[in-house]
Amino acid sequence: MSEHVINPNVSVDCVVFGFDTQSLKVLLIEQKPVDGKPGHLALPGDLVLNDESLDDAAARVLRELTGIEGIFLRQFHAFGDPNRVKQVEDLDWLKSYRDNPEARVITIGYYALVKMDDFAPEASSFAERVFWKDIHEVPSLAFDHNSISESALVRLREEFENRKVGFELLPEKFTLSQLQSLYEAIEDRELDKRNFRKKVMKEKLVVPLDEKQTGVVHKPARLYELNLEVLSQAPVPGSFVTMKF
Amino acid sequence: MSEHVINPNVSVDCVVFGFDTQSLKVLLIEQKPVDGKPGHLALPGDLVLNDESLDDAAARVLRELTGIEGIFLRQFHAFGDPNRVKQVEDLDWLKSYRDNPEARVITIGYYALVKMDDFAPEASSFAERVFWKDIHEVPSLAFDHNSISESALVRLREEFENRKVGFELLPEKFTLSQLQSLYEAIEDRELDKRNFRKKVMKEKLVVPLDEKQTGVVHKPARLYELNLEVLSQAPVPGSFVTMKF
DNA sequence: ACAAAAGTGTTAATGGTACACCCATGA
DNA sequence: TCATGGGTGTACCATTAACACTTTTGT
Repeated sequence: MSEHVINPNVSVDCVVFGFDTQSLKVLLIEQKPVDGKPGHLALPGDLVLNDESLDDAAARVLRELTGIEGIFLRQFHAFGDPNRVKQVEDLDWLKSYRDNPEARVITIGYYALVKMDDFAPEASSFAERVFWKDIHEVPSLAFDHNSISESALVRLREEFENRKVGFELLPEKFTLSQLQSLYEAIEDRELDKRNFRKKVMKEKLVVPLDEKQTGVVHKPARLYELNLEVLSQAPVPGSFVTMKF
Repeated sequence: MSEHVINPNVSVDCVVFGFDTQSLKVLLIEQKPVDGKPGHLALPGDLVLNDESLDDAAARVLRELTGIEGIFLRQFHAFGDPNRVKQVEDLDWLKSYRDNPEARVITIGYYALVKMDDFAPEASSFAERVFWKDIHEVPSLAFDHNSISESALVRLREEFENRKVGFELLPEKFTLSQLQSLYEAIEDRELDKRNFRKKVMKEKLVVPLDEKQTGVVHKPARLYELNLEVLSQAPVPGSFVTMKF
């Protein structure tokens, strides 16, 4: 029955989104040069080892290539086109870095959200360079990594709407404007300030603190912290699921 | 770098939900007996061949085991625990049917929704028997297939709420009560008849026909058909996303 | 005094929920 | 005539969306 099965390899690719209080960026690597030719840009990703789970593989690969660790990676889709690693532009790199450069590779996509300030990615392993790129300016990437990152963004937005992800991006104490910027960056639309605040308050999503911004050149904003009780609840119809602001 | 990679195999598993105008059922197989011992119950699934996409593999495997074809299978999650096929109860079967029974297998889960009446599943290949089982009464299954099917059901409900799936289940012409039963079966809750009808009409989700049921022992219901234009639109905030009936 | 962002309420329209009775048919 | 599911409307409440001016601080 399985005479055609020649053990496809499995990899993981990580789409790490970073938030810098204004916009969303995605973490890319530049592959090490091969035979003097500069490497391509790509998502951090590599093969899964035999004794590790997919989740563990994603965490390890991200750490090995970029130094980033301790973040929550969420699996979102498997990409298995038989030709996804068969493009000629990618062959040189595969020949240098893979035992079976011709082998089919099925990849499992993971995405994550982080505060950019909390991480100073450092390239290692086969990454020559690691850098953040605005999601509106993602260049051409190796393999099928452009479709993987687009697909991750779609999924991120869906899960953000259901409050399954996103609040990692806030500092411990934040202003309501910062919270609004988070929504606006991820959902890529503008929201009404008054309606936004009203809804956040009614939801009891945040707790006001007796503390204000300092050192700003305008009226200092009150600081808030997340109300973890409300956040940990599954989204309820009529609460954040329908939150349109 | 990859000395620990020994080519994990990749499979697909299909969670096919069937709707019989009342309840949701899931399609299971009984594996062929091995050494006279009866096979286990399982989801239809098998290894991916080297030259086929994951989607193609899911369609092929389902056809080979159950005869069902031409349905829309939707990928929902990859399951990659290194020990997911290492339970002793599953070993005999693996030894008989796999070239590398000890090999790690990563599986990609697919789910589908069908009208049960449209299909008469027939067991073949290593399936001894194929049958439908109510989702509230799923027995103990081989490997990690119980968690795969639970996970599929969660995902089915999410995607149904976003109108991404589900309308395949209706006959071409249907009554509003049938539509309501579909919602009630998938969402596993009761809906108010008047509110349901009001909302369906406002959404223009269905088009009334000049035709009625015949041969029923009560007032015959008007028949409707789907309004494909509305359905093909992405769900819009304020339309079906918030549809709670 | 100016620039810059913070903060604050009302109104109108829409949508959600709860609820009970008559109708048409076949047996 | 009975049993069965089909079919209909209203009232109350919650949510959404649109919209503009005053406040506080640092320079």
